[in-house]
Amino acid sequence: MNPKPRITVQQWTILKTYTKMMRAADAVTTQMHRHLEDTGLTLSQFGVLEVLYHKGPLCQRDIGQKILKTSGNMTMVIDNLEKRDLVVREKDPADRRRISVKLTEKGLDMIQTLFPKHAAVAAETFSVLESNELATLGKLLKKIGKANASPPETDNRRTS
Amino acid sequence: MNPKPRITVQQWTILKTYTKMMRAADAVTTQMHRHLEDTGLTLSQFGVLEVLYHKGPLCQRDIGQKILKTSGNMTMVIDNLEKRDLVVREKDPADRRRISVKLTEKGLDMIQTLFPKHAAVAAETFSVLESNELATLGKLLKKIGKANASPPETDNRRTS
DNA sequence: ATTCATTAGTTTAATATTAAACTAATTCAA
DNA sequence: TTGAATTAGTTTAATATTAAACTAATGAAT
Repeated sequence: MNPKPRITVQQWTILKTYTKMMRAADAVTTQMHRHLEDTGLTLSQFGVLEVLYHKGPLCQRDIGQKILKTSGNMTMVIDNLEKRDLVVREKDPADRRRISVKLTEKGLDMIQTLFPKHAAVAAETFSVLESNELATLGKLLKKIGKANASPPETDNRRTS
Repeated sequence: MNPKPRITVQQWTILKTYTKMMRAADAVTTQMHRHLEDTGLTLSQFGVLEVLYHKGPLCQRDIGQKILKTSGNMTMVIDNLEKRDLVVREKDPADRRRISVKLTEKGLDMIQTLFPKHAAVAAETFSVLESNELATLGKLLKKIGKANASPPETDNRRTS
């Protein structure tokens, strides 16, 4: 069955594009996760290790913003990483609301081993694209992502 | 901090593109889900209604393939839709392993109301792109998605 | 016909995810 | 200072999600 009444051809095209985006994201995510299977890390857990590796110690809020997860979720993901001794939490003495999370030696070892593999898998995943196509895709994804990014600080002031 | 040793510039570019894809998918998904909030439907639930609306009755396996979810998950999502009388399950007499799922009148009403809204929201979400950009994005997403699609039938034969 | 593999769906157990309510620390304004 | 608002993180409750084990029906090869 094809275009239904009530929506325009343009809207229909956009819905198809949306579907393509979801399928591409799903397929790519599956590929990228595959090499993590024998490590017992979830993608979220890997994402935390990766961001700490590249950015150094961060508080949970900042990590959550990077890997696109809620604060409640961060508590659990970091709990699980801490159980495996891959990260440690340290109270930030300058602001005691904050908890700085950093890689342990074990965590650093692990991400150092895993990251080059991850990069290689990513390269394979995108290898179907020519380098100019890759650049174009990146540009368009950034444009659409930026246009729809949730505002960094929601305005929580009361209206009354 | 920027490119780490051990990976190539090309790999780094690809990892950045991967990140852009995840951020775009996340931002777009959030936008697209917003108009569903007051319906109490999850995106998965909406996806089921949408595919049944466009394709007619389908068995759970086929629905799961469309909305990219596992069979176990389909059981729960369709359970929840059935509780709200939006779909019904009917045993397929021709193949009694299969369960055909179809929209109830209530479900049809709902998706007919929601779908044009959904299409309008999608159009807004992508409105930052010119129509040629949209076409290019669609083409590239399809290419990368197709190259990494999980094979329709995994070979499950024993190796012994 | 019998057996073996496959397929559709369910169940189970573990984890992830979110929204919302909550605690504690900080900031800011008067 | 005091107190209101904000911020970081946790907890709770509900649901989603997955992988894996399972049940039942079908198909296919002898």
